Amino acid sequence: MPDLPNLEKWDKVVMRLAPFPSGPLHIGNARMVILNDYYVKRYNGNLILVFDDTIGSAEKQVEPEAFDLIPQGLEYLGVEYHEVVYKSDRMDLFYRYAVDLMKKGHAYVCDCDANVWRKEHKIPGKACACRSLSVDENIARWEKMLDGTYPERSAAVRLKTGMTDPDPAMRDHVILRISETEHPRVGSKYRVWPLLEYSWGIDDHELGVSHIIRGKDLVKEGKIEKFIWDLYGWKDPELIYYGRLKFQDAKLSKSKSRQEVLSGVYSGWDDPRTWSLQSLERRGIHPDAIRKAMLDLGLSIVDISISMKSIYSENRKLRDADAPRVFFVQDPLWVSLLDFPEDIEYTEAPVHPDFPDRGTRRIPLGLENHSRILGIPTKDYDRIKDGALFRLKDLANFTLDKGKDPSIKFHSLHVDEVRKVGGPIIHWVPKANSVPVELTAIDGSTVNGLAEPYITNLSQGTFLQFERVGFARVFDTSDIIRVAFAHK
RNA sequence: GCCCCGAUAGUGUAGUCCGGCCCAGCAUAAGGGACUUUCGAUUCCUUGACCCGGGUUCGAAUCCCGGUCGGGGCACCA
Repeated sequence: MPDLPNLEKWDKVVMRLAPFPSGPLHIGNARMVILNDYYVKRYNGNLILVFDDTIGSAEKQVEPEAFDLIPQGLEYLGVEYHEVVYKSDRMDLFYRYAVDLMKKGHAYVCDCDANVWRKEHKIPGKACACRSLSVDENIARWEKMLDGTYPERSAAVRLKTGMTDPDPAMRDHVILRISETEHPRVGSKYRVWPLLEYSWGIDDHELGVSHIIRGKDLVKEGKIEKFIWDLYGWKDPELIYYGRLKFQDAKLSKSKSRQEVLSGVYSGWDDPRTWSLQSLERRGIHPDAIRKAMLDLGLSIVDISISMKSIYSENRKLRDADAPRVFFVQDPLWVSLLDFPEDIEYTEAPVHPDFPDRGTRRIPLGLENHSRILGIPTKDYDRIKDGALFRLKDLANFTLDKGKDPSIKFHSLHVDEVRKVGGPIIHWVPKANSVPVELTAIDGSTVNGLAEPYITNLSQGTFLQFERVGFARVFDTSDIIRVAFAHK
């Protein structure tokens, strides 16, 4: 990663995380979070968590749970912040500066209709009458905004960024407006709320922020902030933008997630479909896998589209060595074991093939009505030809009989026999003693299956590998064992 | 319509500021081999890129101009 610009200008690197609390942080927010945390740690700086909980809009609403869900996600990612600030606690500050700006003639209260203003003033670049109001008239109007004389949308404070700016986006932007929506933290204490670019123009200075790393969707906001800093002659923080990050294999929608969680369609904020940090934690994604993948993207301002595979690949590197192996059969097809030596009542399979010292898992063959019945994956049953030789991994070699009562006939013990003919080696579970397991897939669906008895030795939180199926994490053992699929 | 930004293999990224060490490095993906009682890990090999056109220069991925394509902004959202 490159150095941060103009370090010599600042005594200390101070950065901030500014999530809008509408839900938990998800994988799409991870970049912003990790980039900021990375640089703060690199320069031994300060990181401020600022809940950007201004009133929002009908589409963007503050979700009270987010005040807990966000720190939870940060803790998981190993992000260290040194201070927590709520925008909604700083309204007096924003009001004070608003009045100051009006007194200095830099802002005015505009009572034009928003649509009219856009068509007749912004687009042609012509000032409205409100722009030339006296200071006293502006203050009088401001009081009317505060005391409720003006209904919602009938007046707003505009900053005089200039009506002739070639960029229409920069023409006298609104910086404060009226909203009577009740706020989850401060209720109806305030009816005038600042907009992002204004509140940050003030706060990045007030909080002593030295470097701002944010998505490039905020460059216009950055320009307005800079306008404010220049107005006051403040030292301007360094603005760094990165491009939009899309995941080819994950559809991210906070508003949809919120809706589905609240209505109960999703199992909760940790449902895999939310792609929340919580959901990734539940699946056993190591935070450093996310961190590594995000840092690998660098700071480019170009929009990029990556695959979750890069995170999964990092996760495998981080966790494969610790993941015990377990047999799990999702859709067992039961077969009788024929001609198998009766004195062999169980088999031993390595807990981890690369680390023999970790011992073995004992898989009893068990008896069901005096016979031995084993479950194999239906997919493998379909694939293996009638009469073909194959191997049950860590047990023995068999030939398959696809009669009306399917059975497998013992052939030989040693793996070489099946190797010679290139027969498949598949996993299996005994009918007796196996344990029901509910597996949550990435698409949120749950599938039921059976795992070998060894799984009961694994505590909640264990990251394991279902052989030939994929990696998963045990997230609940309270009733039935429940496991969340991580990746192949 | 107006404004801003960007363009290196399938996907990302390094290099671009201060032109030669880049016939372009790395990761991931894909394909193949070895190893392994997993479709995991490990290991070896292969595939594959400087948007286009001009210019400057002994020399350009790097500098300049034009074009093309892509993204974003123009909200009383964040």
